[in-house]
Order: sequence, then structure tokens, then C-alpha cells
Amino acid sequence: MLEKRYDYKTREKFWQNKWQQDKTYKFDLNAAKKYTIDTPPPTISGNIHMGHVFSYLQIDVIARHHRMLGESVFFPFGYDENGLPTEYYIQRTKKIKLNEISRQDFAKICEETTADLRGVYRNIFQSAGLSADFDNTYSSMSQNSQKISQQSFIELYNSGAIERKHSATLWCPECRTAIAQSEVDTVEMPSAMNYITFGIKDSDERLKIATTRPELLSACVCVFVHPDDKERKSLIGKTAISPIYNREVPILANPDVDLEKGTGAVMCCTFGDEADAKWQKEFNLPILEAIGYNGRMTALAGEFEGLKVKEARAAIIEKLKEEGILYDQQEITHFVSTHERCGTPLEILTKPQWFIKLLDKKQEIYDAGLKCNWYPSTMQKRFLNWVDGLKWDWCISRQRYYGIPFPVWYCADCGQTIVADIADLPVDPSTTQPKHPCPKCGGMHFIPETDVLDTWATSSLTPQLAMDLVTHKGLDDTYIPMNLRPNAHDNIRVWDFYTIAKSLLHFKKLPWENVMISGWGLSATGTKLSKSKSNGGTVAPLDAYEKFSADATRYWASNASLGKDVYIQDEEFTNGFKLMQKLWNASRFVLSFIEDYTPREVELYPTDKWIIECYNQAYTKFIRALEKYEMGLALNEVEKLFWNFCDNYIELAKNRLYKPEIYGEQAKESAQYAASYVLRGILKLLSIYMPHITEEIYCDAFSKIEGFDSIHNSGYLVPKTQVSDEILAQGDVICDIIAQIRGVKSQAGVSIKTPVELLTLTGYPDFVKEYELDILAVGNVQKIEYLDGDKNITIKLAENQE
RNA sequence: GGGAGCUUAGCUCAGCUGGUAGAGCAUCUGCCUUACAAGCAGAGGGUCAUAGGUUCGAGCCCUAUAGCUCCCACCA
Repeated sequence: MLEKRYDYKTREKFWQNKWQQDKTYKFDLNAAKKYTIDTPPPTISGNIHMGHVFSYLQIDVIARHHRMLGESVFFPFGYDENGLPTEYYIQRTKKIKLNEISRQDFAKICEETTADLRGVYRNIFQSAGLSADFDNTYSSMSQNSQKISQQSFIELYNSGAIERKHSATLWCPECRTAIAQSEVDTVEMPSAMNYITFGIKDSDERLKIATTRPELLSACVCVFVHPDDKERKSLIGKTAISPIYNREVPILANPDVDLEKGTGAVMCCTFGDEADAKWQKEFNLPILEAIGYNGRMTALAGEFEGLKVKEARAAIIEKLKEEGILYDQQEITHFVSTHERCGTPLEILTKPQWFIKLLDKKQEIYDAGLKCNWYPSTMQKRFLNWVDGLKWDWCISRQRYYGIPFPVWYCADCGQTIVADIADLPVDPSTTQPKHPCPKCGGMHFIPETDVLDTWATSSLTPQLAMDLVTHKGLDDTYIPMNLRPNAHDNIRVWDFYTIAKSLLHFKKLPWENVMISGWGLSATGTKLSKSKSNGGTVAPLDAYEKFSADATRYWASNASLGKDVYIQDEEFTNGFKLMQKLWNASRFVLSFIEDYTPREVELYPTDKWIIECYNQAYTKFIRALEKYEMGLALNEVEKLFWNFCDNYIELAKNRLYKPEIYGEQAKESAQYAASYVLRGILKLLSIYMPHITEEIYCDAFSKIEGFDSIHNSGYLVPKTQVSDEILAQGDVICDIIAQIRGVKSQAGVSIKTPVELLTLTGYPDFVKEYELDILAVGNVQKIEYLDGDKNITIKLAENQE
């Protein structure tokens, strides 16, 4: 028997512990029907906020749904704990200066800190009732992950898909590392367009050039004009002289030049932007580096050496003004490529870096994006759009500290690259040596590669990292493609993109068949929540579970349209809380009549047939919505059914349950059957959203009948027959009659139990008579008369209420 | 500049393959009714952004316009 009140604060914890003890969500690799999910491993870099919980709860709903469909669900959990976000988090919270600590000591602190945070994260997700297997998790820095990641590197290196190049690379001067295109953010910034003049050798002519980056003047390697530029065509082939530095540079024809931009002539510096990098290659121009890895000007910049880029820009503008070279200046705003992590404007520098070649595989990646099913489908365009715009190979080397090392040494004598044997992985080249002499020169001295792998080089292998938890097969594709990759829309261009790329490179297969894209949970004011900042006034996950319950929090998260951002406002959680209360009370009512009841087939009363049809219809729509991962729509269907069950059905059937002595035992048994059946069905449908309270009720009342320990493995009640529109339409007519009676009472300002002396139904179809018993009961109607004629209803209330 | 999406009740949003506008919150009225007062019953409130078009019929399809959001590109 259910208590009067449901105490979620103790019961949610109780069930979470029980599920874990009972291994309720255990995955069986040998099951005939499997559903595999490539869960996003959260990055360890601060606090988990409601935005994260939002999308993980949506994943959980899908996982639970497939479990209820009778599939064995692989819902793994992992932690991503290397890379810049983790490094920054640890530097900030532990107040560490990286130049004052050895790499090994820093790694140790990182390991300790991330281990602590794993527990914190786990608690937040587990307390939300996430049905992942928390006893068997992976971490992106574990020895096993390092092995898989390094193996991936070696295999791709051996296949020629990876190369080390000394070429232009996106560089963050703040983080002092190379980065990849996916880490670039474009930010609008104020700047100035500076109009300056170049001299022409052996001529009095001047060439006007506009630039936003005058500090790169010392790295100017040529000037481009358009081949069809009437005015400046004659200059092609001549030599320009750069101001201040007086460097002689060729004037070249380049059809890329846009006559509308600036003055119509461009100075090419190595490197001011991506166009410069492109042109440097095309025209085989020399590379002059005016900016160093630390973001300060080099000796090349002469008197400006040592200044930061911004300072140098101001200084050189002053000098250009003094010398009368700057003849005009406009204040502008433009978009600048920055490092998304720190917001610093990027430079393009050259330094030997490791690249996974992707540009030559754009088409394959694009086609893979087409083959994948994206939910919502419009997200596919975002992926394709990103692939279209791909301009750089994937730079996977980072000049950072905490990450997986490259399994690579260089021969000290001849420079030969030597990769580790796969059998020896994982290796740290700075503490171990190759087993064999240099194959090229026989040298025995080796220099380790000190760069670390981009965190995404490992994260892009999550299908393998995850499946390895149960298969122990490492870099393997037996269970690829997996069924589902879920993530938020910001990860389309990063994690989705890299995972697809890697899966194609290794296996020529899609990593998964379906991608479900969730939106963001935004603060009440519409700003993005951040792990490193405070929650923008938004309730923290554990507080939400405490204040509203985990089930209500889950209701909020799953009641959203797929892919759409939602605001996090307290009121939204209250709706879930109210639904729980209602479910509890309705269940208490129904259960009080079926305590000693064993269901058996009986001739059903029309109202009971009707509510079962309502269930069947809702079930059909529910399943259809979830096939498209639209869990919010599916939830709406259950809710509609449930409110109908409470407001109409229970009221209609009430008296038959209460008073068998008047209405007969069979009428009662019919109601018992329907009420119990539909409630059970509703509980199962709701169980994927509100696993705690539904489990509580199920275990109290239905567990024994069905023979399952948990609602979560019990399967849905699948309709036995096609939905009957006729019966549903009948129910609508009956509900309308009830509404009319209620309306009359409400308008009269009398209690709902006030008797109706006479209900006259004119022109109503015959079937209404079959429902008469329940109509009499729900309206407290004393007499019904049926007349022929135009459809009309009159309700005469009893005069004397007392 | 390229791509995607949004514009529906005071607020937050739902409306699947075109068939007489929906929910929650808020507002107002009534009700202690043998599940539920964090409740129940009822009411008001919408030219579905604008203008055209297709159709017997359009919130839904097509075209254009406006405003907003996101993604990509934009450093001469």
C-alpha cells in the first residue's frame, strides 16, 4: 500500500542504490537485440551544471526507452580528462604556474584532481537516475585509452594518413600551442584600416596598400595586384619597396585579389591570415616570421622586437604617421579568428606539427554525413556545411603538458622518425627508448617527441573506448556502427566530425547510424552556462534534485523539443513535480481497489473499453515520436492520456468501484481491469522519464503480477488490437456530456456533487445509453431522458442543495 | 556573403502526412467532491509576423518582405 505522501528525498536515493546493487541496467553483449550508445564523456574541467544534465537526461530517456522495447542497452559512461580545458581548470584551481613545476609533477596533480572530480561528476549523474553503467567506466587518460589512442596514431601513420609537416599552423600565442580549425572562434573586434604607401624601385611611383596588420610589415614578402587591374597592371613584375624596412619585394599578379577590398592591392606577409598562407604555398614565397611563438615580435621587426602584437601595431602606426607613410586611416570592426578557449587572436606560424590528412578526404566525410541519420534532420546541414568549409588538415600535436604522448622518437643522428611497436603500447617516449637502433643510420641516440596529442585525437575514438569496456578488443570495429551518438549541437563540428573522420580512416565505416542532437540548457537570462563560471543564477543540479526531485528535473529536461535550447527557470520544474503528485495520488486511488485483485478477462463495460483504446492510441503515438527521438512529443502523449484518465475515466468509473452492491460485481471487475491495465501502461510509458516514482508504484502493485523486479526491464504494454476510432469517438461524446454538466454546475456556483434532477439528451446516438451507468454516477444525475430531434442537451439541477 | 531555424493566447512553448486553433504558467469565477487544496470544476483571452499564391479548404505547402536566433565565411 502506498503511503499518503511520496518522500522523494529518501526514495530516489533508495532506488538508485537498489538499481546499482541489482545491476538493473547491466548490458549483455550476447543479447540478440542490442542498442548501443556512444555516450559523450564529459570533459573534466569544472562544475557540471544544469546544461550538461539537460542533455544527458535526454540520452537516458532514449536508453530507457530501448530497454523497455526489450533491447539490451549499452549505455557506457566515460570521462574526458586531458587537453586544455582540464589543464586550465587545474592551473586555476590549484594555483599552479606551469613554468615552476615539472611535467611529471603536474601530471600527478592532474591525475589526483581528475580522480576526485570523476566522483563528483558520477554523483551528479547517478543522482539524476542516469541508467548508465557507472561501475565500468572509461577515462580518456587511462593506460588503456592511451594504448588505443597511440595505436590509432601508429596505424594511421603507417598508412600514410598522418604526416609531420613544417608548415603554416594555427597558433595560439597565449596557450603557446598549435590548435585545430575546430577550436577557432570568430569574434568581432574593433580595428583600424591603415592606408600606407610602398615605393617602387627605380621609379617615383607609389603603390597604395591598405592593411589592418601593419606590425607585419617586416614579414612582407610580396605585393599582389589583380592581372586585370588596368591602373596597376603595369607594375606587375616590378619591385616594390616596403616602408620602414625598405625590403625589396616583387609585385606579382594574382587573380585572387579583390579590387573592391582596401586599395585593390595586397601586401602578402607570412603570415597575416589564411589567405597569406595559401598564397605563400601557391607562389612558393619565402617565410619571414615577425611574430614568435610567445606572441611577441621577433628580431625581424627591428626596433619593435619584444613588443606584443598589439603594442607593436600601435607603435608602428605612430612611426608610419611620423614618416608620412600613413596617408589615411579608418576605424573599422572586423571578425578575427580567436582561440575559443582563451579568446586570444590567433597567429599563423610555422613549426613542425603532426597532421591527420583530412582535406583529401573531404568528399568521403561529406558522404558519411549524408549517410548518417541526424535527429533533428536539419542538423545534417550543419555538419555538411562544416565539412564544406574545411580548410586545414587536422593538426593533432599540442605543445602542452597534460595529454597522451606521441609514441614517437627522432634519431639524434639522422632525424629519422621512429614510432613505437604496437605491442609495447602505451609508451611515454621521454622515459623509454626504442628497442632497436635507427633503421636508417643505425644510430642509438633518440630524441623523444615532447608534444602531446590533441584531446580529440583520443575522444574521436569513443566508440572504441566504450565498446572496449565490454569487448576488451581495443581498436576494433566488431560493434561499429553503434546505434546512437547523442550530443549537443556545439559538438557537431568537433566530436561528431572527428569521430566520423577517424572511423572512416580506420574502418571505412560510419561510427554510428544515428545522431541525436540536443540543445543547450541556458540560464534564465539566455546566456550559455559554463563549467568554469558560476551558474548564472541558475539552480545547480544537486540542489534541483533536492528542491524539486530528480524525476521533476528529468521531466523538465525531456519536455523540450529536440535540438532546441531551453531556459532554465524554476517554474518549469514545478510542472514535473505536480505530475508526480498527481501520479502518486491517482495510483493510490486505483491501487486501493486492486489490492487483492488478480486480473482476468471479463466482458468490459463500454467506458473501460474506451479508456483502453485511449491508451492504445497514446501508445502508438508515443512510439512513433520516439522513433524520431522526439521524447518531448512522446511525453505530451502520455500526459494527455494520464490527465484524461484522471479527469474523465476515474470520475466515470468511480462509483462502479465504490459501490458494487448497487452497480454489480461484474461492473466493478471491469473497472478494476481497465483501471489497473491503463495505470500500469501509463507507469511504463512514464518510467523512461520518471524512473523513481514509477518504480515505487510498480514494485508496490504490479511487480508480483508481472514477475519483474523492476519496471525498467518489464517492457511496455503493447496494444493487442488496432486502435478503434469508433470507440474513441464515442468517448468524446460522453466526455462532452460530462463537461456540459460540470459547466452548468460551475456557472450556477454550486458544488460539483449537486444532483442533476433531469438530464435531457435530444438527438444523441444510441450508444450513449450503454454508458448510462457511468454518466449517472459522474454527474450525480437522477434521471436521463432521451428524445429524438436536433442535437441538444438540457440539464436541470435539483432545487434544494441541502 | 553562404547555410539553417524562429516569429502561434499577457509569458514559455506544442501543433505529425494541409480539414472548424492547443498545453502549462498568469488572470477571473466557483467548489473541502470518500485519490489529490502544490487540488478540482469552469471562464475569458489568438486576423497563427506581413503581403501575395496553390487548394473545396492553409498555422501547416509555394513566393516575396520584415524582425530575431544560430552555424559557416569574412583580418588586403
